[in-house]
Amino acid sequence: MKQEKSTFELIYEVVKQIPKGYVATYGQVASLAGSRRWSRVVGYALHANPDPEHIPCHRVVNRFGEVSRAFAFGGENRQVELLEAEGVEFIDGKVKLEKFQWKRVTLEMME
DNA sequence: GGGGTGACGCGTC
DNA sequence: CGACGCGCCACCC
Repeated sequence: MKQEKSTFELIYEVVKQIPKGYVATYGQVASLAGSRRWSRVVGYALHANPDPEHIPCHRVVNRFGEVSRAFAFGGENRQVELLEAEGVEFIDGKVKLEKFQWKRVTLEMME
């Protein structure tokens, strides 16, 4: 029997692919995982986060580059510190998506 | 099976 | 990116 990858699985796969020093938005992950409409599911999937060691949920932010408020597995500020440690710059508590958003910058770099 | 919830996105005001 | 509402999907009880 083929075990179809559940939506969560797909989402986790995408999140794991986020390179260090970059971040992706929920919509970005949802879109790569399948459908942009899964944005909510993405949040839920990360909430479940069965494998935080390989799932850098801290690299996932909303479309404004702002970290989730419900983030509390060590403090909301914790996520910001982790990203800064990877080289991601923040402005007013928000990450510079135009410079650190995964893929978006990658594509521009290849230009 | 039904109902409520949620780490969101987007359109609209 | 101020606030409000709807939609969309998956999970838990």
